[in-house]
Formats: sequence, C-alpha cells, structure tokens
Amino acid sequence: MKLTMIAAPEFDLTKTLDSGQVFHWEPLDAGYAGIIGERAVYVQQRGDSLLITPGMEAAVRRYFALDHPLREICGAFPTDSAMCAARDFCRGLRIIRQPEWECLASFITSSMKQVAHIRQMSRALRARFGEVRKLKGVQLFAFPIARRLADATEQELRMCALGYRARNLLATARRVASGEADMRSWRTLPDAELRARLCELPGVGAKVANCVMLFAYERLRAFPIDVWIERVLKEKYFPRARKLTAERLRRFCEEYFGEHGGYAQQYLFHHARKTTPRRRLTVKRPSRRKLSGGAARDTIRRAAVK
DNA sequence: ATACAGGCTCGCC
DNA sequence: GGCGAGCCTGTA
Repeated sequence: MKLTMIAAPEFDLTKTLDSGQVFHWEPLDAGYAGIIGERAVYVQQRGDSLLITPGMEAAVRRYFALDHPLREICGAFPTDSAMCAARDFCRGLRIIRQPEWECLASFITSSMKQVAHIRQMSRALRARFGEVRKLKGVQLFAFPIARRLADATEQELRMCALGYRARNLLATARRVASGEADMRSWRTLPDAELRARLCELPGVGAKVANCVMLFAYERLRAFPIDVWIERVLKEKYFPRARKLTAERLRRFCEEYFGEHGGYAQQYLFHHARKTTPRRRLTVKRPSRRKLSGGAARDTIRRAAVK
C-alpha cells in the first residue's frame, strides 16, 4: 500500500504509544496499526516524519497532538534534577487526544492492573464487541461504543477478564449510552466541574478522572497520581516527610508543576517506569500494600487449598 | 508457585 | 474525613 508522509518534528511515536496513555495500538511491520475515531490507520516513524495511511493526515496530526508546542512546554518545566532527567529521557513524548469514551472505558479497567494486562482487556473487549476494520491485510477491532457495552451483560464483560471492573464498566457504559452522562457536552466545563462529573461515574475516582481529563479532554494541568508517581514524588520531593496526605501531595503538584502538570506527570511516570528495576519496587512500596487486598486473600486461598 | 499490579468503594472509627 | 479491607485475574 502507498503511504503518505507528513512532518512530525519533536515527536517520538514509540515513546508516545508506550507511555501508558493508550492501549490499543499494535506493532505492525516497521510501525503501528491502530484506530483513530472509526478509521484504521497505519503509522510509521521515519526521522522527523511519519509515513501514514493516505487520507488520514489531519486526523493523525490531531490525534498525536503534533500541534502542541512541545519545546515551550518542556521549557516551562521546573528544573529540579528529577524533572530534568525525565525531560531528557522522554524527548518527543506527546500527550495525545483520545476519544472520550474509549479513554474513559480503558481507564476504568486499569485499576490495579499493569499496562500489559490493560492492553489485554482492551483487546478482548474490542475483539468481542468492536467493529472490525481491515488494514494492510490484517483485522483490527475498533473500541466498542458505549451503547454496545451497555447492551452486554456483566457476565459477558467478565469473560473479557475484567473481574470486578466489569460491573463498573457496564454501569458507566449505560449512563453514557443513555445520554445521562453526556461526555461530549462536558468539553466546555471548567476543570473542577469536569472532574466532578467524571467522578460521579461508577469506577471513576480522582486518578481515573485525571487520566481522562488529560488524555481525552486536553486538560494539560490534570495530574493523575498513581502509585508510580506517588513513589517518585515522595522519593524526589519529600524524601524525609513523615506522613504526607494525598491532599497535601495534590496541592504540591498543582502549584509546583502548574500549567503543564500533565506533561510533567507523564514524563516523570514514563521515566520512572522505564528505568526502575523491578526488584526495587517491592522494597519501596508503602507498607499497607503488604497487608491488604490480594495478599490477604492469597493467604486465605492457600490455607483453604491445604 | 506466589506476590502483586498505574484504584474504587464501602464500612468503620 | 482518615484508614483499612475487599474485590478479580494475569503476569513477572
């Protein structure tokens, strides 16, 4: 197939797709296959350009936010050592513009999951409920619209390995499909109100809401705080803090990282995730994790088996 | 094999 | 209004 070339300066496709903001792109040939809106697209980087499916030029530019003034954004970051290291490591990583529903649904499934598994759940949902598209001879599945999932049963969603997330995804899909939650109209809301609307949805708390604001609503101040970022922040910015409440941490991020906090967060996150040896994680985890949730149940299950 | 994941929600105090 | 426990399942 003939491909079209578009300019993409200050852009790193692989870093962007591998930074945990989007979960459906699959490697294909020397590039990636994915779906933007309803349409399948192939994207391959060649230096400062992208080779893409003809006819998708505008959609690709918009989706990958090639218009974001990356140099200015990075230039406005704080200049502490952690931030500088992340900035250098993540050169070319952009916060993309995802469809609202796909982004929301994906992050509802993300709770307590590693990126690899979120991708699997996305794949299962798409293969079971999504519309098929052909690209370069391979089949791609679009992320199912809310209506489609709203008409499914919790059982069917659980078959996509969602576990307890199935219930939340189904309930939220129903609200979105019915129009009770009109995600499109929320575009005009100020940050705080948008966050409040999102948090009313089942399975959506502050973390997921901030991810959706950042990756789908272009709210570049939104600063999702997950266990990785929490670890980085505590280590780099509060090395000796006794107890740091979530609220205090949130306020610090808002003031310190400011206008482009979301970019700063994504860079710190990606840098930490890609450079931290796995072995160190367990040692550095907050102690409560050792006691709660899965660990306790594992113990029970093991005891029951014996 | 077994610990533990990029949380949310409830019940408890 | 802060804290801990439970929830499902696959992966490292």
